[in-house]
Amino acid sequence: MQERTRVLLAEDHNTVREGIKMLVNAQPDMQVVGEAADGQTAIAKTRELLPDLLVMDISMPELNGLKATEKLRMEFPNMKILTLTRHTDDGYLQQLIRAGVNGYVLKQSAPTELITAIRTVTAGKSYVDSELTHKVLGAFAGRTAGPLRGEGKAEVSERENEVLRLIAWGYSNKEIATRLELSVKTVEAHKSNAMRKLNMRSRIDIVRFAILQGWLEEE
Amino acid sequence: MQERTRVLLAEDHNTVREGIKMLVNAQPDMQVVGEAADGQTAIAKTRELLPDLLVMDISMPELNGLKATEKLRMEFPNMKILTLTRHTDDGYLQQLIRAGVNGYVLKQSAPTELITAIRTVTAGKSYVDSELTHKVLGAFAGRTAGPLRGEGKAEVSERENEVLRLIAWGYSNKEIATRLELSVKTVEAHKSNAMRKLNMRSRIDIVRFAILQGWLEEE
DNA sequence: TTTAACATAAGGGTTTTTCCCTATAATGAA
DNA sequence: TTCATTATAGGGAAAAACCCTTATGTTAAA
Repeated sequence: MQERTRVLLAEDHNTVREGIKMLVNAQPDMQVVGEAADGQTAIAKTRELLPDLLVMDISMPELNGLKATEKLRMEFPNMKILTLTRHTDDGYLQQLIRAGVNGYVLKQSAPTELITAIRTVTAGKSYVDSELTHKVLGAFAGRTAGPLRGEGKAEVSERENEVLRLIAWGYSNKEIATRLELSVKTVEAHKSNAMRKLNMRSRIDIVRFAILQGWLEEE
Repeated sequence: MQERTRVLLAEDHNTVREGIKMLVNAQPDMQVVGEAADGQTAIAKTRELLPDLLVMDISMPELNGLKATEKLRMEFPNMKILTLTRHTDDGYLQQLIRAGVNGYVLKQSAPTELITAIRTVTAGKSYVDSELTHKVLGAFAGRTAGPLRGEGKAEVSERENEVLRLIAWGYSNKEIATRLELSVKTVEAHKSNAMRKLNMRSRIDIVRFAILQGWLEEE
């Protein structure tokens, strides 16, 4: 008889968490062994419980899912990480894949989607929500020399990050230039370089990215 | 012997909440009788515990402090509400005062500030963090025919709200115009009217306002 | 050491935004 | 009915942002 897959559930929304827990525990081959309501707790519980798989919401207080993933991936290379999100943006997906998640499930998908994802990922494969597979395939088929997909080199520099953050906060290029003591032209350059790297097209993408990063919470 | 002031503490940050709890419980004339980590729970606990005073963080998951205040003010006109925040913006303050809070304390202030605030508010007076009193006085002394301070009539219309929200999300005027099927000129008009009403000067103000409104969380 | 990436900066040209007015039709309150 | 507000939209000028290209000194990697 096989062992049940031990699942740690990190999700800040209590009702959602309860729902997933019941769903998972209703399966014969998996069980929720721990819960966390924020990224920091997720890390602590992972160290304590060493689960087989972590189901994690991307947007959580304390430490968002992306950052938590980055930390955990280093420390626990064998643990599977499945991210839950509401965003269908491919920029997110790319970031998460780079950070080393094993799967990506949309909150708005059917509950069976998550269960399937857990089984797939446990079996050692990657899983992308069926709603998004076409995007992944599109990206694969499309640009053969696109900006991303190089070797994972599409990291934004610190300066670029700083500029993006300020843009998300609504500062104008001029204000950013003053604040960082740069010329407006330089700010523009950082901005467009960062946007190119992250495959962003407009300010909305920057705002969404910022939210994902947890930048727009408190100062 | 007087009764202790019964305090309900709503703050999503666990460490902060613990700190405040210890501080309050260390006072002879007050005690924490309940805690909540989000706005929804704050409302539920208020109904359950009927505290004398609610100390509430403005930015909380589920239901932000401003909205929670609006709900609670209707239901419990006698309960005192003290808001905790990190923002020194006077736009926030105005909104909260309109929503009916009794006091406004900055997180970055000394712990004694909060204790003083609790005592002041319990005594039936209003309290504004000493860091901000000059702003309040300034507003009082200044513009005698300013846009706000009318009779509380500075409400933004729904259309204006819609436009503000989209701006905070990073949409350009043009994109908003397309999306709402308006001319760019109309969008501009709504935007500037709303900004005038809310006393905003730049896009940063819009973003901060949006965060306060809880607009920029998920989708 | 050559190469690559980064931070910095600027020029030129196009598009967008912003600011300040004006204007009209609809609605609702005084 | 008059007055205020709202939603709508245009004109025109100035400012800001955007796009594309080029360039230099620095640092880190091959």
